[in-house]
Amino acid sequence: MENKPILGDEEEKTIKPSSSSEENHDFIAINNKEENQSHVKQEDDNSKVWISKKDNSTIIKEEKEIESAKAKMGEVKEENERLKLLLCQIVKDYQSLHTRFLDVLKKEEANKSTTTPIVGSHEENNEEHHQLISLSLGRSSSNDPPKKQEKKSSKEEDDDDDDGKHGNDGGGGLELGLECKFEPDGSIESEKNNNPSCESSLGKPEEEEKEPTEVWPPSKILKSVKNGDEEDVSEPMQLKKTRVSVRTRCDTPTMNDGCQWRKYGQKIAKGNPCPRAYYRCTLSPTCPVRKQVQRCSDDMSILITTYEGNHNHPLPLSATAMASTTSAAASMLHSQSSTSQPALPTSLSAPTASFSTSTTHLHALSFNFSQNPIPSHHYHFPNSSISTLNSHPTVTLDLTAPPSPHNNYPSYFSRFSNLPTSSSSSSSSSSSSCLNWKKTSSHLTFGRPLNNYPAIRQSPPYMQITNHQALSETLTAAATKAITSNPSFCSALAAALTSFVGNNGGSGGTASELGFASSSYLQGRKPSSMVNPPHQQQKQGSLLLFPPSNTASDPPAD
DNA sequence: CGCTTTTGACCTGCGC
DNA sequence: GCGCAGGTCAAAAGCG
Repeated sequence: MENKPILGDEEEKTIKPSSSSEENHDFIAINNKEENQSHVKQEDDNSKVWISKKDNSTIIKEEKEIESAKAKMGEVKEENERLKLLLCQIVKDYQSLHTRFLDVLKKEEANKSTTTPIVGSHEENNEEHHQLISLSLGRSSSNDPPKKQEKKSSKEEDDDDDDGKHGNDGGGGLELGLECKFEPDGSIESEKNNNPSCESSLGKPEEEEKEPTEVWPPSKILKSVKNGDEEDVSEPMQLKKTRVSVRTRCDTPTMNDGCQWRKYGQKIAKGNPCPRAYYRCTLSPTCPVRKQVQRCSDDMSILITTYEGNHNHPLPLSATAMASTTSAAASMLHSQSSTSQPALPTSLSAPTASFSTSTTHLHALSFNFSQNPIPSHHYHFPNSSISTLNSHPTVTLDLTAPPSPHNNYPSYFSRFSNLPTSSSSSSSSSSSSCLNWKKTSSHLTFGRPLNNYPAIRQSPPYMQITNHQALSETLTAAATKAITSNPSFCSALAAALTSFVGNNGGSGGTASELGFASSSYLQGRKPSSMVNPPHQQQKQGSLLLFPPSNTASDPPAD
């Protein structure tokens, strides 16, 4: 079904008549068989004699068969129509993306002429990065809707002094919005930032530059985050430190998500005999990102990693996927509170969410990126759930589930299926068990194929697939092999998916566009912890994504 | 020696 | 106000 060729008008026209004539001929042959088995291989003149001997019953049979054939032809025709429609939609979408891409290039050129790049190497590569999604992993943009009232407002006022000290961090430092934007669109979000190179390489580096003396953002920073500043902290969801919980099957104590973490605490959470470990990101001394790692009490093989905050520094390429995953997921919560407001026309930083309930259990996590004039793109993540009942709105990405038995779609993403979990925020068993990519004119869906339309598979960005409609079977096999052989690859793949999402459809997207050239972006202090110590690497599971150029060609299973 | 991990104490938020 | 639980701090220990 998926591999059915999409026929164009001309092809259809040329094929139909021939096929119909062939079928009629076949019917005669069939009748010949029924009439006289010994004359199957007779010449035409002989067959005329057979036809003349036909009785009424055979004629009726023949007519019925013709009718059935016509019906089949009609079905095929309908299928062709649908395929054509799908193709048209894809082409249409491609054209719109291409148009936007050209606009982005123009803007990029304009920005280059007006700004002085600092990180030259990266800026030089920008031309190749058609749509570089900058993960502004720091705070919300000034485009955020006006700040909303919050329960902690009184507390925030008490911390006004801290705002002065940590004003930068207070600017929504822990806001988890996916501030993906087209880098060349500096006018969108980087107007305040005169350093487009930094803007592109990391979320909001100016924040670091503003407060270079600040070391760890202790609780004060969190307070200041809650305080928020007049621009950024505008939503209670953000103020409450949006979290993204990723459930993966991992036998190792922690999964290697590419970042460097330092453990700063451990607690035995109630109801779970497994201790909960608290980690901080050590890639930057000011990075507010923290994560909690805990084993699922029901299934010790499931590792629940909860991310909180956004990186305010460049990320290694291997870490961008997970970072974008969490950001993208959190952006849903971000957008949840702003569903009543239209997406900002000039920015992708405020994707609109497809849910509005306080607690949402989803078969899939949906991301809807809207930007004029491009039709909105709706991203659909299976096995995700959202919970905002507790103080921390949490998006749970469940990457642990086995394939569903009733899944009729062979997919190399079957490992993304759902699984009943003990987590209150996790959805129960879901029919969503297959992760296919489907792209229509207005939707790019991560989930089961809808209807009977063939799912247009798209590759993760690091696979460097540049054609929306084509997916190399080789890569398919490689992905299948990777997933089946390496459970951790599920996480990586999910992360890459989100990177793909962050790339806004990923047309022509490559990992290099999604991530950062790790070494060239690492600035300032580089502690020895930049690289995982050997013992830690041994303990950690492999969640590293494949660098685009060097290792992307190597199947992860290898 | 520098960094990470461990771990008990402390802080904070929340519900009653 | 109190208790509980989650989260964080920081000194000590461990490790390369």
